[in-house]
Amino acid sequence: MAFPGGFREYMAVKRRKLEVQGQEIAATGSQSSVLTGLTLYFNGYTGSSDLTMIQFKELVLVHGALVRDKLEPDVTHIIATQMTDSKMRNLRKPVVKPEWLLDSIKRQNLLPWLTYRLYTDIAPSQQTLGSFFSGGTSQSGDQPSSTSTHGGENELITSAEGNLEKQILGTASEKAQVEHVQIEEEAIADEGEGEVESDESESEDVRTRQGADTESEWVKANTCTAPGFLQKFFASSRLHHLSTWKGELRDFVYRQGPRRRMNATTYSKRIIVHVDMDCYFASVALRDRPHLQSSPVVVAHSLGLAGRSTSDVASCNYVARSHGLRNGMSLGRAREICKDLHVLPYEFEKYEACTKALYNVLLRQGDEVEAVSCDEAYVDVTSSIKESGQEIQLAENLRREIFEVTGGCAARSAITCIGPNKLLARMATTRAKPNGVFQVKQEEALQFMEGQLVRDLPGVGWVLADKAAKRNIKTCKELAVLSLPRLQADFGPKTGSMLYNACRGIDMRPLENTPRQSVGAEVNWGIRFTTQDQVEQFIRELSQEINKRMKLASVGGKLLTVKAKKKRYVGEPQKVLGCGDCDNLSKSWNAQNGINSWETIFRESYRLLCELQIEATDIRGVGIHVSKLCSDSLSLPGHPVREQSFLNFEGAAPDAQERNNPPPHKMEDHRKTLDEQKTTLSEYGINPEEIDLDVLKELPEEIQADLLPYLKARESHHRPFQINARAGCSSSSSSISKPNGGQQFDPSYLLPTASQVDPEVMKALPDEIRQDLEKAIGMRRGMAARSISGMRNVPRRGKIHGNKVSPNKGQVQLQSRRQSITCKSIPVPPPSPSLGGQSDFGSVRCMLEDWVSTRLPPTDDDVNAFLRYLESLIDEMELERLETLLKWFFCRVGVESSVINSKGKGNAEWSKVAEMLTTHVNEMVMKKYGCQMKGLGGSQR
DNA sequence: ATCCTCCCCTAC
DNA sequence: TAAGGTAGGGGAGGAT
Ligand SMILES: Nc1ccn([C@H]2C[C@H](O)[C@@H](COP(=O)(O)OP(=O)(O)OP(=O)(O)O)O2)c(=O)n1
Ligand SMILES: [Mg+2]
Ligand SMILES: [Mg+2]
Repeated sequence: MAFPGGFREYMAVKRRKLEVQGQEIAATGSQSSVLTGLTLYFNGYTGSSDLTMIQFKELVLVHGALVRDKLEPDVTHIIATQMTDSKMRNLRKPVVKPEWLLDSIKRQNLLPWLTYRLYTDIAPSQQTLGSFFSGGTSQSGDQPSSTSTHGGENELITSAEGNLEKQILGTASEKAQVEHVQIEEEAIADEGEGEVESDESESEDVRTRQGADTESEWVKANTCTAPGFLQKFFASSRLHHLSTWKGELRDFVYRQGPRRRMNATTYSKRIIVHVDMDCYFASVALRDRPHLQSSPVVVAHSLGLAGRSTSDVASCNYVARSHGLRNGMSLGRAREICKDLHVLPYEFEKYEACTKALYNVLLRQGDEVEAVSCDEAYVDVTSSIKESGQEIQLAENLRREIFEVTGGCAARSAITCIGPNKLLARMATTRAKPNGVFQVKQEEALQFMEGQLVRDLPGVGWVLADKAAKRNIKTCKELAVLSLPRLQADFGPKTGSMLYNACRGIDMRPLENTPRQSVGAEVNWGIRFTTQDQVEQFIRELSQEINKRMKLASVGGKLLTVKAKKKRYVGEPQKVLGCGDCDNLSKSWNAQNGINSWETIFRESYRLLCELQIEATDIRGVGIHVSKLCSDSLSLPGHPVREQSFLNFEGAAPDAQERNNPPPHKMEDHRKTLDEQKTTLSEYGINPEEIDLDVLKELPEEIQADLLPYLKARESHHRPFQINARAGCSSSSSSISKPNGGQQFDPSYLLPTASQVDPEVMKALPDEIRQDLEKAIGMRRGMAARSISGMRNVPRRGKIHGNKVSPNKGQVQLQSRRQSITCKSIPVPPPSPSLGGQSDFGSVRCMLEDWVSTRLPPTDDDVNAFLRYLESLIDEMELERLETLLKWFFCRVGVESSVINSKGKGNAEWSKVAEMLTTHVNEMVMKKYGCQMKGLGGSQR
């Protein structure tokens, strides 16, 4: 088989498309979702005078059901008015009268199909719902499958009818949606029975799959060496989707610019709303499967019925959470905890549509928006609140509007929290869930924070929480006892400052709205190489992927970084095809001339990876990142970095134009990195640290627009939660110049000087905090920072508390991180450009000098090598060297020609070479840069 | 001091 | 069986 599983994949995609179409039809016209989750096949239904077959199909479609033209594996029910016994037995699906659907639609309530069975006398002893439910097959007369570990579910037969109905339909819809798993189960059931004849529904899917159903075959088809792996992986990866969406949202919000011209607002007057959808993926799933609302539900790949599944739970609803389930948990564990769990498939298109709707509301309502994720954002609503007391009302309106635009159900889960800063709004979220609003006012902040766990602070994960716990600190109250210098000594200046402020409810960070600074792609699943060639090929594909993403974002870059994971265990990790416990290595390369082709990315990435010296068989993850970004040279000069989002939002903000057409004096910057662009401020004779806002206001509009990004960058850079100078921007002393009269800001002490603090803010702070602050400000210079830990993180010792990558029990610790000297090494390709293994330009010239000096006719191989070298010079934009070399070559050949001329031979050969080189170089330069080399055309012909 | 490289951590 | 991606803040230690 040329492409194992290829047909299956093709069919799955095709079916999914059909399904989407069906749902779109259902979404138009008068409709309901009462039949959602059903996938129907009409067979033996003859229609009637008042309702033709076609009309009937349309009817059920607009009420949420899916209709198949063939008895495909995902069909949940067959609709028929007549059918022979034997046929019905072979169909192996519930056969139900059309009245079931009509009545259900009429009552707007999905009735139990059991009472509408076509014949009630068929194999009555086996016609049990229990077997239907737990057997992993849709056949009515089935025995519970041996794969079912949940025999207890048969008890459902005795449940109340309504509940039972929900369970059944839930199961049906699981099967309907997770196509390949559905097929898998049918295959298992077939083996167990060894009986039933195939009809058309036993499609090629099953046969194809069965043919490839050895364990190694599956693994082979799903590791990185399989054709199409990257595409398939990214298309299926929830985390990839999450990251991609976030990037697009950020970019979109950035392009919108501030929604409203704000009156300068002071910190203490801000009203920040944090909006976060309740169990997002699960909510969207439940919106279209209302009958499952009160059942425990998770979204995951795979049904996890076979064994202890290592598939991740992306999102679980609150019913499931009450059983102890959590996002990110393995499905196997989830199923152990919660026996009657409903597993629903990912529906990325739906999440995307929902997100779009959500953000349209937020962007319309907010003064400013910071995109956090596809289901979450900070919204500054300060200007919407005219007087205090309106906050809750505003939040409820926001919630209602989100509810409406997201199609009802997903929005039922909007959580809105109000606080004077991001931290408090974010912390309040937990109190607002599920489905509510919660407000924390400034004066309540300290008390509110006191009761919080350090672990629950945003920015505190397992590692930090553990570090704090080692000092016997678990709550914010306990954390607040430690002095700022103490925290900074223990956790570093920024982190210490963040902790100091966060546990007091202080967070001065503005809403972030900046363009991206790096582009990357990585894969840490399914990575199993056997040969170095496979590694090379994979890097080639990943490089093309990076190139694609850079083009999409219209950026170039100058720093290339390769990341790799090297396994630290023997055998296989717990997570199927996962990376397991690894050493993480990285190496980067500075491209002076920018990175401008996927070949460059590939060549250098591969070289870097080789330099990391990991055996192909030990690699468990690979990533490529490009940073030090600059605007794409292909895009308009001065064009801001932007992405071609495929999220289409409503009309652009009024000032979007302004951002996309920067004033002409910035045009020449387009090749500079974002960082370097800072230096261009000197064009205005302004030190970026010393922009006075009052002065700024007086500047011409376009210059203001230009300065804005620098201000933003300055505001948000390196200021974790701490009070910063921005607080004073609207007050009379509105200069944001550096403290200490232009002296260097001491980065070890992130507390502001007294003069930096907005007096208004100081006043607004609770007494304790204010005193604490004043004290800290007063003594900031005298503090000697002594570290408790005092040492650098020892690389990879002991367990890291990530949820993701956990070490395997009983795995043997291998050798240390970097390759030991004695080990056999991975061959490292020479850096490009190189000739005969030499990459140093001087060496290359010497070599060429020798070559030309031989006076022998040049061999094809040598000429080709030389040409390839010139080509790589072009690729790397080493145009000066290219010119130097060519000029030298012509000069040299000319000399040799005259010398050799007298001997008769050689001249023609070298001249031909020179001519050929000229042609090719010109061609390549033209192709890459769209113009000819200066002074090259003239030297020939 | 500040920059650079190679990490680690966090969040969704 | 299953899809553990990514951007960005930040720290340690060496080079400058
Ligand atoms: N480990 C995780 C965490 C989240 N997500 C996805 C699924 C979530 O639905 C979505 C949003 O993440 P949230 O942290 O907001 O979680 P939920 O929205 O699911 O739940 P909550 O109600 O706590 O916000 O991101 C994921 O795939 N894996
Ligand atoms: Mg959420
Ligand atoms: Mg969220």
